[in-house]
Formats: sequence, structure tokens, C-alpha cells
Amino acid sequence: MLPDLSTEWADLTPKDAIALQQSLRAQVRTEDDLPDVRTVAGVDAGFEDNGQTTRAAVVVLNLNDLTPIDYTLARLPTRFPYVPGLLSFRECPVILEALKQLETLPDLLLCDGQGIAHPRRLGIATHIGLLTGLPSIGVGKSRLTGTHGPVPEGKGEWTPLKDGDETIGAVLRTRSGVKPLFISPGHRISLPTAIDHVMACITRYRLPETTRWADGLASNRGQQWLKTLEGLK
DNA sequence: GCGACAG
DNA sequence: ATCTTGTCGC
Repeated sequence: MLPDLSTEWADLTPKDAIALQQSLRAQVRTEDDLPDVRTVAGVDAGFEDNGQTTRAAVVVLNLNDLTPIDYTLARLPTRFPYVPGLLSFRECPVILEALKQLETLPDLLLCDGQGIAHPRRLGIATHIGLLTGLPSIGVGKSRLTGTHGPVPEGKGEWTPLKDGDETIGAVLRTRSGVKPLFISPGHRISLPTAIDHVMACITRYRLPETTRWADGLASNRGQQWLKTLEGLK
């Protein structure tokens, strides 16, 4: 299903991790290269035992009605600290474990955090896209890097997130009257297409349904969300 | 040297 | 990320 995913890359010093990001940068594709998207997956991680254990959740939804059709959970000992810019080295190992368990791979991944809106263009969404080969989008609740002007108030409106002359993402108002989201291409997708797919996953909340399900399952209230998921079966 | 800094 | 219930406001 998925390519061989070595996990040895995870045990790196921050210095080596940065070097790895630099070397992977050339492989990132931000042109549309994705199938007709019928299924989308939300990907997120949470922590247990005072942070000693990392838990990952993946929830696959039908894009048509945003109904969950599959999900997986995984747990691993936490072995990399949180360092801004190196989030993927902390969360990828367990997320890949969860993705490996999926019966059917989704057409597109929506990951918590940034895609190319990253100092070295290698946010967690991009890294996961490269490792799995799947198209991916970064959905951040706050800004890591980049500058932007005022964000229009209307639902679906956005302003570019820039790093100098380069557009690295969009600051998107998913609903009027809420804080905007930071959307950026992960891998194999363009910014306009990424924005369209994120908005397609919005119902009545600020966060896309993919993120809501994955956040819920990865959080400490995961049991309640599990009940709801099982109830849908 | 002084801030900023996804989850 | 996480510690955590009710509550103020549109």
C-alpha cells in the first residue's frame, strides 16, 4: 500500500534534521498531480502520559457527504522534542504507523500544521506527502512563518501568505467571524486547489471536518469521538 | 544581541 | 500539545 517507510530518519539531531529538510526540498511538487478526489483523510497527533507517549489518528471521509468511512489509531513513545520548524521529526513516526494500518488509502491528506509555509518549505504536511507519495495539504491553526495583510471577512476569502516575493500559502477565512486558518500546499497540489479542497470540507465550524475528526480522536476526549464513529457503523 | 516560533 | 466548566456574546 505505502512505500517502505524507514523510521531511522527520525532519530536525528536537530542539526541533521535541518540538513535532511534541505536535501528533501528539491523533491517537493506544488503543481496539481492528484486523482479525482473522492476520499480525504484528516491526520493529527496528540499526547499522553505527560507527553511521554504520542498518539496519532487518521480519519478517512467521503468528500461527497463528509461521512467517516475508516479510521486508524497508533501509539509510540515520544522521542523527539518540540522544536519550531522540526515538528515532523516529532510526529511523523507515529503518524506513519497509523497510515500503514489503513485498509484503503485516501486520495488526499489534510494534515495539522504547515505544508510549504515553512522556513525550508518542509512543514509536516509536506514531509508526510513526500514519505507516503500521497497528495497533501497543510492546515495550520496559527502561523509559523511568512507575512500577510488584512484577511477579508467573508467566508472563503483569503489573503496570500508570503515570504518575500514568494507566495507560500493562504490565510483563509473558513467562516465569517472566526480566526483564519493557514493553508499551504503539502505535496502534489497547488495552492488554489488546496484552498478549494479545504473549503469543501467546511460545514458549520472553523476547522474542516477532517481536522475535527482527527483532532478529536487524537485528543484526550478520543473515547467520546470513538463512540460516535462506531455508532455510525 | 533581541524577538519569533506549526503542535 | 496540555491542564479544564461554565459562560459571555452574536
